[in-house]
Amino acid sequence: MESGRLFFNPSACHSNMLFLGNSEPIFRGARTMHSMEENSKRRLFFSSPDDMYDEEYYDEQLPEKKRRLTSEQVYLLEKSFEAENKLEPERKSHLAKKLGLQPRQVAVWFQNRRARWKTKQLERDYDLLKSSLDSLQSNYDSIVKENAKLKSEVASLTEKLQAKDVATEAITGQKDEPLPAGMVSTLQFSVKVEDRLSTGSVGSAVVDEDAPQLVDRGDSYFPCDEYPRCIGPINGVHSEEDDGSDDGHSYFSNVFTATEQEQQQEETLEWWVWS
DNA sequence: TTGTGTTTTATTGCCTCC
DNA sequence: GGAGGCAATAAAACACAA
Repeated sequence: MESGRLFFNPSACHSNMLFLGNSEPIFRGARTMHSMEENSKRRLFFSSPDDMYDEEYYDEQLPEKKRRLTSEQVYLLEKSFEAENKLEPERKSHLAKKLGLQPRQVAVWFQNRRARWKTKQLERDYDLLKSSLDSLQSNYDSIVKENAKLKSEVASLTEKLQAKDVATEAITGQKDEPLPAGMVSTLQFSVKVEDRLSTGSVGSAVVDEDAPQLVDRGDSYFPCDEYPRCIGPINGVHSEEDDGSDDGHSYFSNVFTATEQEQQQEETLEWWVWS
């Protein structure tokens, strides 16, 4: 690992001025003021903090190079960043002293570290949203399949019903008498189910804007306050297995229950028609 | 060794806040 | 108006395959 060479211009050391690259003073206030007149100066480097005070080193005027921080410096900066990713002036000077760096270098390191953190966070958010999307897509696909299945069930039941009407008419020579109240409601319910499924608005969180959107409040970079419609992560996605509906039933438990009821009613109807 | 892609350090310019 | 933050960018350092 590199030893920490510092980019001090020795002539500026006394005035606490640091020069970099094109030899502009590193701290902000003086940068503009000095940038023009300092442009001709060359940047200097040090193999160790002690070199800063080695006059011969200054005279050598080594070629321009950028030096990396030592692993120890980086380690301490990382630890400090973990504790708090913003840098108040006191902490900046303290860290700078401790690490043998200029406060400006510490500030720049934090700045760049925040930028790296943000990039990573955006990547994580992207992955999260992508898996959420995949999950919702697969939920949607299964809903579409279920819809098709239920539609065909309804069609076959309707067909049976029509056949029975014809048979009844043939035997009794009469048109159908009105169905008993219970049976009417069952058929109406069945139609409702078909409507709901065929319109695609099955109360799904996928398509229903009024449905509560689950949003993870973790330390995601994604600004959910600004984007209230943003979709939560995969673990927040409603699936048929963990949709929070009572006693572990599917989101569509009422539909399936209705289908069972329908079957019972069908048996009753059969009995009613043939008895 | 060299070409190339990535990472790190630092600068610049603009914006916001006090 | 100065200080500090951020985005965009430059450029040196580094990693690594050919």
